[in-house]
Amino acid sequence: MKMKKGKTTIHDIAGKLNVTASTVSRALNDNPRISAATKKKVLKVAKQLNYQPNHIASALRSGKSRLIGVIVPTANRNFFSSVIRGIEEIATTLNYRIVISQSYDEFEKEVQNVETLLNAQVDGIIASIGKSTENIEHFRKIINKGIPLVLFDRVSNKLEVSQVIIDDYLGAYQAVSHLIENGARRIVHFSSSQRINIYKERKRGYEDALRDNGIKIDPELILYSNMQLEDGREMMERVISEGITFDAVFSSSDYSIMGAMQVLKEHGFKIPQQVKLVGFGNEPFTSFTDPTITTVDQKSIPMGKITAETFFELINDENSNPMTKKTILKPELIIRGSSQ
Amino acid sequence: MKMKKGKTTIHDIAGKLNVTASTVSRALNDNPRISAATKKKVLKVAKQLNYQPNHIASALRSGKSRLIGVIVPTANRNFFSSVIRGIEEIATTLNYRIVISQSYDEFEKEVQNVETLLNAQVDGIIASIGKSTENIEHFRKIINKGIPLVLFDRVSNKLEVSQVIIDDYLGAYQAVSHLIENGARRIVHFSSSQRINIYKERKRGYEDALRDNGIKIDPELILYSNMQLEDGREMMERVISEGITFDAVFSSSDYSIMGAMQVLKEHGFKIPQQVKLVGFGNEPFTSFTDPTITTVDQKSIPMGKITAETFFELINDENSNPMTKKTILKPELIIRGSSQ
DNA sequence: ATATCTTGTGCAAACGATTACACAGATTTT
DNA sequence: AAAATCTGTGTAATCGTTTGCACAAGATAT
Repeated sequence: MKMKKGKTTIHDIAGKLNVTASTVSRALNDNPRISAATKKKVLKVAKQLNYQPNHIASALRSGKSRLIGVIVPTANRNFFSSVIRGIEEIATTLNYRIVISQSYDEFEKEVQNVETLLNAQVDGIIASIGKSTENIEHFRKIINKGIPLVLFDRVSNKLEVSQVIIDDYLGAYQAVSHLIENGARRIVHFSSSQRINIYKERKRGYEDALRDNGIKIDPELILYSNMQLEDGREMMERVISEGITFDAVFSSSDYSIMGAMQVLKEHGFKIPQQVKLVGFGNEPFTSFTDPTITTVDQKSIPMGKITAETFFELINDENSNPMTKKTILKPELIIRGSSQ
Repeated sequence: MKMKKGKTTIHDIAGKLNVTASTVSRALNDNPRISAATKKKVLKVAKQLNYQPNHIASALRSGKSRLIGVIVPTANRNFFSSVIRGIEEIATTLNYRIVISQSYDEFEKEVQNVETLLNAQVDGIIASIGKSTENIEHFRKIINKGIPLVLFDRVSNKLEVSQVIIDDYLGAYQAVSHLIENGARRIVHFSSSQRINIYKERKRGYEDALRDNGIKIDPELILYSNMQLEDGREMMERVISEGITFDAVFSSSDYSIMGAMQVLKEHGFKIPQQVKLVGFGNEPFTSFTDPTITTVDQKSIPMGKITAETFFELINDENSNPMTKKTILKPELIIRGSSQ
């Protein structure tokens, strides 16, 4: 067993077969110019020598790293990690790997992540924009380099790129309609920055559902925050202490509806009898609470898969024209205990 | 603005300064043989030309990719994503990037992930072993290649590598002692495969705490499963239907204690009055439930940081001797409503 | 004053794969 | 039967950095 210390390369294979490295390279890449017989031999010897292609060398020469950069606010949320899983499943079958980086919703981090990924020579980037991001020059830089970019969920319409989102408007509309059907009339809405597409759309859905049911929109009932659990608590406390009458809360985030529920319970409100609640996101914990929380499912796995598919369409699109494709998925209202 | 289509390379910098690429390369890498004056000039021109080093080329030549492969069962759990965050924070400051891959607790996936990461030429691997993994040859392969490997949380003592874990025994011991102090005597224990270090240690802690308090260990009270929420439900149903008397449950997982709590509530048990509960992991949802769940915090962020530090010690350890280091962190019992 | 270091830089060969171009022999077209 | 095309493979350059070796000039030691 002579086991040269280095890994086996195409040259080793070539040597064993008395052909050149180029032939081996072509054979391994299934180049049509190589005869079937040669291919078979090459493959056999490659297996025999336990040949592992050196992706780095290939990347350097060909300019393709087979790496996809994925930027998410945090991999820590069920929604994002599910999307990632969806992306990964598609990528793996196409022999691409994904590099995940988190922006933690910080603008600086996001910019730096883009920089790092570009430096790492990724073949393209898939991203969901961070909450605090207003300036989107770093994404424009990706586009200008001619590198495929696909956005999902948190997108920007200032950017002419392919994107995959759910119909946030519809999700909100259905959620609020459901509350109204169950008797709610004074529905508080938790929203966040209207610069962010998802919050803007959800609020629009909320308003239209009210309007279509002949309920006047009361600005007093709409509260803005960062949508974390603690924010939900604070907003609920505020509404209660200000003596505002309400019989339901529709939140654009499961986390803040959770905070609201805690506060409501502390104040002795009966849920759903006195106050009905609906969140957004279908985070797993919404089915662990008491009562369980009605919420809107965002179809995370399909979103991941479609995002990846859209991405690979771009990758395979030779004539690098800025073809953009927008996919809008249908959300699903998951009705649980907090609303009926 | 003549903007050659290609990116700027060290040759471009060299050209501008009438030196060679080697000098530029050395200057950029802060090689002591280069004069301070030259370094300054190089840095200046590099900035001026917006030079971005080509990591791929560097990786090919030097054999160092500055990539760390991280394998976790799922990035989707607070514990793992927090550890990842810890790792990332350290790695970023040292200009390393991390490639995350998930095993989904499937053996095949895990083996394939190792393969893929090695193929991607990562400089080292950080991993937490999947639940179904018994054969650990794929990890041995990493070691045999002389590539640094650090395990955290779910480790294997069949492997002579550096590892970072928490004191699972102590965590369990404290949890069970706490239950006993609060009056529990018949404590059910949810455990899982005893091949996995964490479950074995937690069970040992459970048993010793009972023993030290003069309570006999009743094998009937120890149940084994996969520790998901559904498993917790099933085990709790089984215990109840078999008429076994019990006044507390200590679970090695927050998910299965959640399932147990659901079932107990469905059966009308009062928590914590009739049955006290303690989980393990301090998943965020444990503070969302009603009552909130007492659990053991696993110090995920410090674990991530220490894991990364241990990793970099190995990376910087020239004389590749198989120096292994084992760090054991102290867990923390988080006392909440379900136990007192 | 000669021998020996030190300092700063250049030369050129890697690293391992890909690929434009060339070309010989076989096959088909005209 | 000459010309054109196809098939299968080889040659050699290339991707952008890194790095062992060489070497000139200045500094230090003997």
